[in-house]
Amino acid sequence: MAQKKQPAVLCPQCELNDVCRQYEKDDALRAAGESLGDVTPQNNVAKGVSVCQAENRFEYLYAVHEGAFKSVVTLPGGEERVTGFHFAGEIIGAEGVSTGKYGRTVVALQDGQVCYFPETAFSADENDNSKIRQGLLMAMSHQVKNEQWTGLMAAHRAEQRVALFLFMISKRFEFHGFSSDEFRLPMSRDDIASYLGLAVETVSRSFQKLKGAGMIQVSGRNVILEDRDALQGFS
Amino acid sequence: MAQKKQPAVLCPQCELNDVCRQYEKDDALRAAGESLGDVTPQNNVAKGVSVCQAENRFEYLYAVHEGAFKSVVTLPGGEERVTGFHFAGEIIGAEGVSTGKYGRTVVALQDGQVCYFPETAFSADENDNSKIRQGLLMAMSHQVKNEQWTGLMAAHRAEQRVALFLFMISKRFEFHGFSSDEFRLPMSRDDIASYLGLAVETVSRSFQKLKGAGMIQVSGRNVILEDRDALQGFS
DNA sequence: CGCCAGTTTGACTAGTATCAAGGTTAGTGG
DNA sequence: CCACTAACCTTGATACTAGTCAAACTGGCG
Repeated sequence: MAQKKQPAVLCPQCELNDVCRQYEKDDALRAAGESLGDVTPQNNVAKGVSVCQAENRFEYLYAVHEGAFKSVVTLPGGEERVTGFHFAGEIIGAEGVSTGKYGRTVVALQDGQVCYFPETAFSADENDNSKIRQGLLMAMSHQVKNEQWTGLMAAHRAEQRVALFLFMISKRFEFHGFSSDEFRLPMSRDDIASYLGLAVETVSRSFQKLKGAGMIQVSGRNVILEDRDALQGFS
Repeated sequence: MAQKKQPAVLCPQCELNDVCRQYEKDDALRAAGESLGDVTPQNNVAKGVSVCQAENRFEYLYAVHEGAFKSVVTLPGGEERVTGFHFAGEIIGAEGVSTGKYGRTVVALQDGQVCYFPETAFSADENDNSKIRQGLLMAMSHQVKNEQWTGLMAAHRAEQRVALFLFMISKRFEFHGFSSDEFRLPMSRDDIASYLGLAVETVSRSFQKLKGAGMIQVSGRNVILEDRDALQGFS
């Protein structure tokens, strides 16, 4: 797997860090052989492998420690569509908290690591998990905000959607402390097309147009944003 | 205001009911003159009035007790777009929990009532609010699920978007115990068009086509779903 | 070096926005 | 209660955007 990875979130930056006993463990508690109980070991996930499957019983909420993931739903007609991406520091499976089952299948776009929180850690009859819930609330609120972008896609033209997409990616990378104006996209043009509700060809053409307009540089999956604010203003 | 209202959620059905002291108050505590402390009075909101404004400091999270609301964002270009709808039993302002400010302006589509939860009720340094957080987690997880529909809109044709929209509305009404196959839409065609990213004319034509196909009956804002599953399968 | 998945480019067609006008409904005031 | 007005909704004709089909190209990997 020679593909370059997305960088990992440092645990201190993770919204869930004070919930995550992995973090404590690494620091001080490792020697004590403390029972990890119900929280957050880290797990490797190889490229193409799924973290959770739509319709399966909700057992764990996940947080991305390293790598990038896509959520996929299968429409009634059998067609698959990408509904979102999850980067380091973000959560996976949020919809399961209320429904009791996963609503989307989440697949690794590259080798990565996830931390996980068993459903029992925030079930109704627990008392001593105030901190966990606080962290989850924050992360979930963030997801609500991220998904808000997605909803706006329908209202834009192809070129604008791609611009908005790049802007969103950039903002999220920036939030988690990664480079915001020069990065390698972890997903294929097909994934982007599916996510934006466009044909692959249209995505490709849009990239070229933005390039021609001097807003970005593109070479395959490598992207440099020449003028991020122009991208936004354009949308 | 002669317009017929959307029905109200009964408090026992509300996801936030065990968080809501209003409910207790109505039941047993009213006589005791119990301090309501930091939670959930109900407030009337007249048609066209906003509950919260984008960019303002996040002070309260709201729950819809009665009525229907729309969220609106103003794009960089100055254009306004509808990003979502909120019905009885659903929450308003979720994105503020993490960002500290509202991300959208939320406006009443008709006279209604909201319950509200001050920011302090679930801030990090409180201990005794486990139940509140539990209720909020549930409600927020629901919102994540609802917004997932929105993201799928971009991937569909006009007619399919409208079908999916009606299906989504129906599902949400059903979840909160209202009639799921016959209802009056609280929002205008303009709102629907903005939300779906279509021209008003296209929305109108789509309604007529679905009608012609025998999937629905429409008369202005009154809708009867003849075959809800067909609507979904169609999408 | 050559294969293969992923990406780009081109030509043509289908679907949707736009422009324009007519019709309907809800809310207002007499 | 009815007439009036403004907002809302529907319908029609045309222009343009994006989807589809087809094919060539590129880069990573055996």
